[in-house]
Amino acid sequence: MGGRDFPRAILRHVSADTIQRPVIAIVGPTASGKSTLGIGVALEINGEIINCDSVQVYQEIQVATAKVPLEERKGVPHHLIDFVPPSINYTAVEWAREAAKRIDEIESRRRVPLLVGGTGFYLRALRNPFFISPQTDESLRQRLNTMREKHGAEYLHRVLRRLDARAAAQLYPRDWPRVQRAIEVYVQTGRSIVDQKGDRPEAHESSRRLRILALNPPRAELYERINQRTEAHFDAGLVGEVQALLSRGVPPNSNALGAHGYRRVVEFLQGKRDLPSAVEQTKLDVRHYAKRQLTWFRHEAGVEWFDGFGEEKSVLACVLAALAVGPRAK
RNA sequence: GCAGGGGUGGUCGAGUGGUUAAUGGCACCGGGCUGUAAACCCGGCGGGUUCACACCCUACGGAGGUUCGAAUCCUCCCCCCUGCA
Repeated sequence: MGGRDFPRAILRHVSADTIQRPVIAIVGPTASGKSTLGIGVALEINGEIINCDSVQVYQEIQVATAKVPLEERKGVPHHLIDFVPPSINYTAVEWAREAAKRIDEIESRRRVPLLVGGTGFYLRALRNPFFISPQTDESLRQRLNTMREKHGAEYLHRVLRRLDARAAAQLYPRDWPRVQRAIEVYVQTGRSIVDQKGDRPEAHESSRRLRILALNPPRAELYERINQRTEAHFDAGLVGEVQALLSRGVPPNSNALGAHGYRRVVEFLQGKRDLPSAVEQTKLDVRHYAKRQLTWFRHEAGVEWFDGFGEEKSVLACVLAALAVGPRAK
């Protein structure tokens, strides 16, 4: 139950380096207090934080992102946060590349890198790099998006079946992001994605020294917190912020405006739903997301779990104790 | 008080005598995830026993009744909504 499924603390394959020069990752569901815990840990161990959240990378969007304001960072440097224009669609691979660089820089200053954020996919891109593939072809992607909007997801799957039947066979027809990706890979490289997936490049050296610490707060309390935080975002002027972003020309279908909170407000402003339903749907979106994050990290290898919220003093204490002793993960 | 409509599983809502533990949506739970990942998709979902085929129990406001058989028909009772008073 709840992810603490490592009864035996089997210490194996743990190098001395992992204990002496760890790269720490603090993960967990949204609203579990990762940022606070991250700052707390950083202060204790001379750390710097690298954001590992796919939405906090964007500039300009603010109220619903849960970015820690500068004045609350207690002097701990934060990297890879607030640095991508909201109309750009940033990717996991780009993040992983940048993160690796920052890790090196931070360590060269004799400080400890602390990856903080809930995007498991980003972390995986760092630990198990994806096969090398060309940069996204935005015009191709745009064309595929248009096709899907016109004819539906299944239509794209049929297109893929003609191009690359093996890839199509492995994907659900409605799973359009992966179907699109498979088409893009085939068109851009002339080879099936299934033949390339195994070609994973060597991971950055530091990922062997990774300590992944995950927060596991009580589910009901987490959900309650999410609901309240969502209300707070709306009270803090979320709608106005979205209006401003749209009028500034940020595309309504950009990644940034697809983030929780933003997406539903865009729909509201487009007249597709009323305000109360935007609020309720956002709460739901975020709760579902939190649950998926839990699922993700539960199945990620080598995760060390901590029950409770990151703001709790006792949790910080447990984390610091664990860092002093060494990994207890399998 | 009279007339009409209605009370279904956590919720909304189908079903109007028989493969009905009861279509479907939502919630909730679980899972997947190789350059969009705060995206996208898949599965489970009354309870109990079983590895499993299977079996048992409890369910459609309440109590009776009709019937081989009822959520569905009849009677009485309770509650809700609308119209008239």
